Formats: sequence, structure tokens, C-alpha cells
Amino acid sequence: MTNDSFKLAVYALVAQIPAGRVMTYGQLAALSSHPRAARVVGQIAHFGPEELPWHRVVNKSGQLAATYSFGGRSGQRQHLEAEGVAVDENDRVDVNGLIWWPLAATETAEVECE
DNA sequence: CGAATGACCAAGC
DNA sequence: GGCTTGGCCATTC
Repeated sequence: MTNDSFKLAVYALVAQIPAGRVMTYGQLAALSSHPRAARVVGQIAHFGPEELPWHRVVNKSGQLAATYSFGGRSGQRQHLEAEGVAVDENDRVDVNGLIWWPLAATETAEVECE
């Protein structure tokens, strides 16, 4: 079923996000063949496996979204900072450089290589 | 199983 | 920059 495949795809993508990088719900949804199902990604993130680094997942504005998990945005922010992600006072990350794509691993390998 | 919910996004005002 | 509307689909009650 495609719906299950969707979840699995999201799990796989989130699991691939390297420390110090973040991904957006829209990306996860789009890469999972559901560019408009970003909301579902949010639901999966909330009820999904806690094994995955959901704290590395932010919204399209680069702003944190966690409400209860990780102790709320405050907790998520600390997790990100602990991994080297710069979070501003508004609980936002640098959408210009911290947003990571699977393709970026090969295309911008030079840049993301510290 | 039906209805409500939601860690979102894009477009319009 | 903000708020409102429509849409998407899994999870929960």
C-alpha cells in the first residue's frame, strides 16, 4: 500500500538526516511522493518512532515545530544546538545553510563536508 | 468504521 | 510581516 510506503519513506529520510543539519516537513512529504501531505509528516513525527531524530525536522520557515515531544520547542532547540545547529531566539534555524537534502550529500558534498 | 485532530504548505488579502 | 482558506492524509477517539 502506498500509504505505508509513505511512512517508511519518511522514516528512512529522517534517519538519514546528519547531525548539524535539518530537513523540512515539506521535503519529507515531497520525497515520499506526497508533496502536499506535509501535515501527515507532522502526525507521523508526533506519533511515530522516537528513535528517529525528529528534532532535526523543522517547518519550511526553518522554525521549530515540536509542541510536546523533546520538551517542546525549548527542548528541541537544545537538542539542535547540542548537535551544532544554530538556533536563533525565535526557535529558528538557518534555512539558508542548515537545510539538508539527500541530493546535497553528493552535489554539495564539498560544502557539507565541514 | 466515521468524525475529529494535527509537530504543514501555498496562495490570497 | 501577519491572518484566513483550502488541501493533503495518517493517527486517534
